Amino acid sequence: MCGALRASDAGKKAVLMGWVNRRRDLGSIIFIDLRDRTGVTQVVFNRENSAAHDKAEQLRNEFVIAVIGTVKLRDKDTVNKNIATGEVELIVEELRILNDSKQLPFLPGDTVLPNEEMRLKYRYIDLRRDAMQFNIETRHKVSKAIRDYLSSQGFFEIETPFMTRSTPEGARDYLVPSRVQPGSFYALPQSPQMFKQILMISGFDKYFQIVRCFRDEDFRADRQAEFTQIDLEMTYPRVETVWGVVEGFLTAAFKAAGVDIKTPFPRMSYDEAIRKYGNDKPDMRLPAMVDIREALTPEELEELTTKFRMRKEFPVQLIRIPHAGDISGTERRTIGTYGAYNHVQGPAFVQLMTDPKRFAKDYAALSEKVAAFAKVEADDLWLLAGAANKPENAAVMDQDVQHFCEKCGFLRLDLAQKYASKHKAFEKIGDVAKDYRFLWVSDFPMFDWEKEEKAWMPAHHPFTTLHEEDFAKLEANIDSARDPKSPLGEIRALAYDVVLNGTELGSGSIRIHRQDVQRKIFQALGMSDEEAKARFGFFLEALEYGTPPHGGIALGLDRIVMILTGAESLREVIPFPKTARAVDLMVDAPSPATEKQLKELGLLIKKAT
RNA sequence: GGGGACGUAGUUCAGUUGGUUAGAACGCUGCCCUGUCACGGCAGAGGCCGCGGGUUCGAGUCCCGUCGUCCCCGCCA
Repeated sequence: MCGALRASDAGKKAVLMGWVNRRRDLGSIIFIDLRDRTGVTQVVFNRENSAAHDKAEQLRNEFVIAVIGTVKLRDKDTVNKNIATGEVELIVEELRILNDSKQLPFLPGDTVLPNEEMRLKYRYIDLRRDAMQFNIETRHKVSKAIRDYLSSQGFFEIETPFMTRSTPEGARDYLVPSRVQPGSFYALPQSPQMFKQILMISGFDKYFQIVRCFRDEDFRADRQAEFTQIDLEMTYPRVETVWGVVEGFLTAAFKAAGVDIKTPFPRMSYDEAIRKYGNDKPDMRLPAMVDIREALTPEELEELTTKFRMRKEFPVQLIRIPHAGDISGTERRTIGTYGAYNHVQGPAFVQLMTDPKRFAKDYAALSEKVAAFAKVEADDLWLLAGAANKPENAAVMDQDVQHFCEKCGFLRLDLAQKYASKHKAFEKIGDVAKDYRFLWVSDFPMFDWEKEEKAWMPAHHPFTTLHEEDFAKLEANIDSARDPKSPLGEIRALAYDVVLNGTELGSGSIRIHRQDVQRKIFQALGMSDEEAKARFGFFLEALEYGTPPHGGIALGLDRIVMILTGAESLREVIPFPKTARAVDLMVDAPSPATEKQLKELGLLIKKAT
């Protein structure tokens, strides 16, 4: 292989096959960098071998060739330290051109990348690039390590159907029309949720699957129409049992990629995550926000909130960007301008104090106290965010503390992005403990209030169980599905997320295994028996036949590999990804169906007007 | 559904307050070159300035629309 030859191979005969990565034609001597998956070797055509040399003059970029020759140790001054095979070269005796190539839209060996549209259209060329080969290799190693680990722990990998029916995941389904039953559709699974629970009922007490899932929503850098999950489920687990399994296979997966992570991961409640980070998937590489109210006397708080027109019954969050250094006055004034950043949009119900220098001048004692309380360091950039005190604006006054914290959390992230080159928290430094900040977030709310539906909906999915001590609260408020003020919002689920560097890697829960509890949840959701039966009848029936307690989790394989390879988007770690509009630019999918296909399926296309 | 960025040789980009023949680098073609490794030198080919409309004496540049790509909000456990 092109990456295999070493100094110890000198003198041996060798056959290499690969692509012409680059040619350097010096007249009587021609150098070709020959490339395959394993690397690059320099092959040499001398004039002495005129047959091979003459043929080599025809070689162009990305021709596929075979060369037979002798491995030669390079002279000391011609060694190339940049490549693994740099100590040797192959002196060619015979050249065979296995295939030519017309001019390519871009070259795998190019130093500048073409834009993504081009890369996706000619994905087969893009995938030849070193970086993509590395990403796909890492992906293979990671999934193999996970398979091996889970198998060693007694898990069976079991396949579940792709052509199935809608599951209660909340996202839009991709539908597949049935030919034999016109008018009926299969749904592609958003996750194998109900099947894996059925497998628990079926006695396969430890299941996993590395499985494709499909969601028809809008896409982002970290969201694709089809993506791969490491899905698992087990019987009789406590929350910690599931966490242990996940920590185990992640350790194996990261080790396969050369990273030794430490377990157990830190833990945090959903409540704390929102309060301190304004986010349910906190990026622990950045400092938490600090509510500075408790550092102040009531008089000081009054003074501060009056001065900056903040509401004192809301947190006053100190947001700190480490080592941002001095920034200009203009920058300080525009720092909280809405729309200036990616995340923060909408009405300004966050009131900012963005000029700590001036604050220190006007209120020296107060400023010092606040900075000390939040452990601000000398070259940190910091600002205070409070809830805007504008009684004339009802929309602003209507917001709750959680919403306020989330806005602050967005601001925290936007600022961190803006000053990334200064604090360098997003750059990998080779210190595993700082490069990979894992976190378990638990005790998610059981129900979310959905404004559009004007009802409480499951925050996770309706098969998630709740904290035992919150059971009374559920029973007391079981008929308040349409009351936005209902204490249903306070009920905590036995649900958890695993988070890495601000990315949600996976989400899971302990499930409901008793039919009576399940019925109560549906009742609390305002769902009638008939409706529940129509949607999940088969599943509810299965629950009645001796269902063991069970729970599990699913993690995004693509996201894991993305973070491990340092990729900026999922598209870098998925061989054939789709664009933000869910188009595959290489095969040009989706595409219209033919009249014949539509007729067979009993479908009529309503023309867009 | 909404906000933002972008679209100019094969590719990556530059193109000034609207002004003559739209440039560079890499790639491509030909020639020269025996130690290069992002080889070098000389010569050359290559453009519906995304598409459609408008303003103007004149549009790559200004305006409107449209298509496409990317990032974000909403949405998505």
